[in-house]
This record gives sequence, structure tokens and C-alpha cells, in this order.
Amino acid sequence: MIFKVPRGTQDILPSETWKWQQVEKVILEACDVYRYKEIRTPIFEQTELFQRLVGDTTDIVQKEMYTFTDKGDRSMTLRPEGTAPVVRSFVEHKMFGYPDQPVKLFYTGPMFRYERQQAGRYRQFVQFGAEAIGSADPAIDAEVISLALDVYKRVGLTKLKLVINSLGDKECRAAHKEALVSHFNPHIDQFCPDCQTRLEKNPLRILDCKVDSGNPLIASAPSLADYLNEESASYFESVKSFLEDAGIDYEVDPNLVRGLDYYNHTAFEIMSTSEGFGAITTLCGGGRYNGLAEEIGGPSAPGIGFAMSIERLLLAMEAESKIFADEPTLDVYIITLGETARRPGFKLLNELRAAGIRTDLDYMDRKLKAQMKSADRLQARMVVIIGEDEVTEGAVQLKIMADGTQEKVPVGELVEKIIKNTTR
RNA sequence: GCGGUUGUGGCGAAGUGGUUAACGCAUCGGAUUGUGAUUCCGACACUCGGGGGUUCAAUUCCCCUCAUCCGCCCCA
Repeated sequence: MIFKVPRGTQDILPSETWKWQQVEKVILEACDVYRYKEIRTPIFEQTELFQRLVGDTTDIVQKEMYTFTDKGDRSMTLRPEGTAPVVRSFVEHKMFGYPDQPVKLFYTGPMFRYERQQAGRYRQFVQFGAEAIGSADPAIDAEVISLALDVYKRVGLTKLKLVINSLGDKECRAAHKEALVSHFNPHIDQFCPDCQTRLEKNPLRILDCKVDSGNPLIASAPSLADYLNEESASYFESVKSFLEDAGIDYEVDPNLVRGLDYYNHTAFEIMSTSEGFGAITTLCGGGRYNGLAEEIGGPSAPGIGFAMSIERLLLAMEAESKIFADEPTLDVYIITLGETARRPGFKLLNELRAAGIRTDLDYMDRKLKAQMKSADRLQARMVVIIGEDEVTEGAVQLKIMADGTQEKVPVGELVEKIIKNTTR
């Protein structure tokens, strides 16, 4: 084999695309109910957009971007996430001027991150995400979280855990960061090399480190919760009470830190608690990003959103043994015998299809027995048999596969008869 | 980026330094005339991820490479 899919990418074959279509259907239904409208942005953007919005110190920008230079010598990047492009579009198209605020948007599409492939992690993966931009009402935080959970609920997932935290605003984050640095700095030599670099860049991440999770200094570290100013703390309390009003269970994890710089106030993750799910359990991540629009020259437009991976959603469904209803089967399989029946059969095929009947026929020049076998394998409800006799008589044999009954039907009555059998 | 794992026909899976690379499933053909199951018979890998090397000889040994899976990092 000479060519294979690039590392970290996959072909989604017909046996799988059926599932994807069902998930996409669920997403459309849920977004419709919540009144989120679809937005489609380009698959690549100027590199600087992600550098500015996602943040220079993040793993995404530092080592995971698919960046290339185009023929006009511009640096472009395949989008690693969906929020930055949506915010760019929001500002570019002056959606802040729309009469209905906040602007509620959703998207579904491929994202790209240069990472080593693993179960549930790909270099090209599909995210469904939603963004509500323009409102700083804590109730909309709860709405956005509710939408994400609703999608999972609609596909039948139950083994889920919602974890939330407040990252506070700029002011409290700065104060907390300072406290963290002075807490860890004297003993930083007992931490892993990654954490030693984190001390400078983003000490909050030390709390999240798996290598050093047992270190008592982590447990005794100053908690962000203690540094939340009054405004941030009361915002967080409101979000929690709205979640309660929505009947949503949550767990507060003071160490929850998201990997993107733009988050503030509400941060959340939805994880699978299903057994044997592998190392990666995060299905969905999101949070509030007040001030993001200003970063690229827009007006003040506080926003909140989330993104979930469709691949992981399907993995979670697999883990919980949730499956979609069967794909639609074939209504009619047309079997022709001999050259004289070929054209009448093909003509009939087109007539049935024009009537909206799922119809197919054999293009492999097989014998009757083999064609019957194909019909059986394709789970055709009915088989229409056309041989020389039928052609001269202007009739066909119509067989109901389930009970094996068969009758001769004049061509003129066939469509009606088939429709009757299809819809019963 | 790091560590480990695996890579044989459409799928699953044996195997050995040397004449014809098991087997199962699937597929196709047949078991007398135009009918789906089962059964029976038959067909189906000039080749063992790719490249190079060692050898009289390699799918089996060595090196490189590509890919896979698992874990780390991090995330969706």
C-alpha cells in the first residue's frame, strides 16, 4: 500500500458516517431548541489571530499549530479551536450591533492540532461548539453548560460529570499568581521540570500537574477561591444557583484550569465517568472569555462558550453501549434475468426512485440466486423480479422478503402496491 | 516531543532460516431448468507495512523508515 491517511487523521467510513449524521442531527435539534444559530468560518486563519487570542504561552500555540506560509507570504494556521475564529467573525461583521443580544452561535467542523495520536486524540478532529457573546449574565453561563449537557443527554449518555470552577477576573488572577509563586518558589526544586518552567509562565498549572499531584505543597497551595474578589465570587455563586435552578449537578474543582489563556470567571469541563474509557476522559471544555473581543479591536463583548469533540462523544457512546437505531434499509431490490429484462428493469428502477422508494439493483451481472442473496444481505423489504416472461406480459413478480410471499403485479399497479407495503 | 507495543490475503489469526505461507469469517462460482437459510464441493496472498543489509537462502536475523495501539505531556 503506497498511500495511507496522514498520521492522526482518519477516514470515516459509511458504517461510521451514519452515526455521525445522527449526532449532527441531535446537535441541530438541540441548538434549535436553545436558539443558537450556525456559523461557518474558514478552516484556516491568520496565524496571529490564534497567537493573540489563544495565548502565546499555551501548548496549542507553542507546539500544536499547523502553520504554513501561503503564496502571498502570509502566515496561516489551520484552526486549532473554534472560539477565536468566531470572535473574529463577531467583531468583523459587527455582530455587536445586532438587535438581539447576546449573539448565540454554534459551529461544527474539523480542528487541527499537531499532537501524538492516542485513543480519543487526533490531529484532525471535529468539534461542536457554541458561543454566547454579548452578555455577562451568569444565567447564560448556565444556559451554555445546559446546552452541552443536553446534547449528551439526547444521545443517551448518562455517565457524566460536570466540573466547574471560577478563574476570577484579571485582578484576582494576578494576586493569586503572585501568591502561588511565593508559595512554590522556595521549594520548586522538588517539582518536575515541567512545573519548574510553569512557575514562571503559568503557576496555576502546577496545581493540575499529574506528576506532582501527590506533593503536599499542592494541597497547601493558596487557592484561587480565596483570592476571588467580591464581584467574582458573587458571580460564581450566581452561576451555581442558576445551574441548580436548571437541575444540573456539578462539582466544584478549585484546581480546574483550562489550557487556553482567554478564560476568566466560569470554567468547566464535562467528563465521562464510564469504565474503561482510556486515559482521556474530557468530553467537553468551556468557559467565559470576557475581554476577548477587545483583544482584536472589538468593543467590550463578554462571552461564554464550549467545545466538544464528536469523536469523543462517539467513544463515550461506545463505552456506555449506546447505539443509534438501525440505518434505513432498502425498500426494493430489482432483479433482472437476462438481457431482455435489463432495460425494463433499469427503467423501473428510475420510476420507483422518482416515487421516493429506496431502490437498487444488481450491477454485477449475477445469477438469480446470487441476486436474491444480495437482496437478503441488503435487507430489502421487497424484491421485484423481471424475466423474459414478465417483460412480454407487462408485469413483474413482487416478493415480500419477510414472509416469502410472491405475486404477479402489472407494472401499472406496482408503485402503488410497493408504497402500500413500504409504509405499513 | 518522550517511553513501550504491534504491523502476514477484505477482516480475524497461525507459522518457520530453505521445495506448494495453516485455519476461521467474508466474498465469488457450483451442487441440472428463474428465487433468500443450512450443508457439501471448488476458487481466492508470484507474497508476509516499506527500504537496505547479513546469508548459498529470509516472511522469519540486523539496521533504517513508515504506520498502529497504549502511556506521558496536554487537551477536545
